[in-house]
Amino acid sequence: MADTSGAPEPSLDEQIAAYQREFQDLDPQVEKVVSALSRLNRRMNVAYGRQTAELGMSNAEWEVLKALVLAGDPYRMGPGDLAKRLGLTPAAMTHRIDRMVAEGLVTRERDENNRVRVIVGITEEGRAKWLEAMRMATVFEEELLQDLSGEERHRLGEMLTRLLRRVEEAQPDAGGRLSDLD
Amino acid sequence: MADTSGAPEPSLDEQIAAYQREFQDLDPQVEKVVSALSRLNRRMNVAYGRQTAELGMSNAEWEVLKALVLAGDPYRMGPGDLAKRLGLTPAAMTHRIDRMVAEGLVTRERDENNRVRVIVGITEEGRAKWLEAMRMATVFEEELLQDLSGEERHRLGEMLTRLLRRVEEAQPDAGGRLSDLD
DNA sequence: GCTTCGAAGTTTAGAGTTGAAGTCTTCAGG
DNA sequence: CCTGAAGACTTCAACTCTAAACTTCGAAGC
Repeated sequence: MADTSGAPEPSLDEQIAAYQREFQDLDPQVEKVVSALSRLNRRMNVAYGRQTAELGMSNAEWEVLKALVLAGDPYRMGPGDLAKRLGLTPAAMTHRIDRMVAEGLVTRERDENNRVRVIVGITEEGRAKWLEAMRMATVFEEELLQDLSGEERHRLGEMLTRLLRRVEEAQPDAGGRLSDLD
Repeated sequence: MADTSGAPEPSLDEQIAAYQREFQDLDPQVEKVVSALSRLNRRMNVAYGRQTAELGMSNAEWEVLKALVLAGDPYRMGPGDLAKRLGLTPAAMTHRIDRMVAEGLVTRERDENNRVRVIVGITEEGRAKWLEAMRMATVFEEELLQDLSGEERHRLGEMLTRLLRRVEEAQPDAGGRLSDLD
């Protein structure tokens, strides 16, 4: 447990001032956007982590449930596809599924038609926990954005998707790893 | 045999449609902002990871160097403070410093005045690598924002800091964990 | 001075991940 | 059939992080 007491994180502006002090050719406006994005994301993950912990699971497990639900109708996927979707190795997926089967969140069976394949499905309990996590997440997200008008939300979403498009075409390979399935 | 390889990540809009299909009371505008933020951050970390790898280090090591440089003049900190700043446990910090000392990026010495304390400092090589990483990072960040006008950058930064302020007051405890020092 | 307490780091055990090697199944030739 | 190659997952060893126990030093009290 990281002891967060003391040594307060510098404010965004303090930090940007420090960057400018040590690295002259830095555009403070760019840095402000990038640093705010990074910090915001960190805080969001902390919030999600607390919520999933309340349901007795981890963010990692939540992401598997998300992938299965979002996959749609049969709500089943192979470990390999899940691994690609979450950006981790098949080995990690094997272990993660082991744990989740033990906890009753998902099922694992062999495909009858092709006995090499394995199929992971979501259980009733898994779906219920996903739903509850979604409820908590949307409450948090609405609070997060409460200071922005409808018009502002629209503009913010539009700008972010523009940035996303730009970086996605610069990184065509999905570049998995560091997951954080959204 | 549908070549399922790739299992391409669904586009943002596809994913939001999936969310709406499975969870009716969801505000698509909110979800768009949140998901774009999350994806953007993931892509940024991938980009930084490639750059630091080019310099023969990891993002984790880069973050230690950042903390030391941003700390200012003597460019030294104790492992405990570093750990707080990066949001990890003192134990993890001990190991990380071990590796970085072995790689010649930082130094570790005992404080003369108080022999319980340890002081971590940055080496010439460490500073040089930090500088080179900063150069690469700023090039990437400028490319990322190239589609936004100065006015748009300003508005984006302002909105993000507003969100950040909101979440920071909801999570007064710095909430370390999941570091990603910005 | 001696003892006790608190602070700062390190060590240890356990969870989760990666990359590489291994297993099992399917499919295409020969 | 039998063999070899490819695919899908699992197993194994090494690594990094967390939580908790431990060590050491410094500061008070008595």
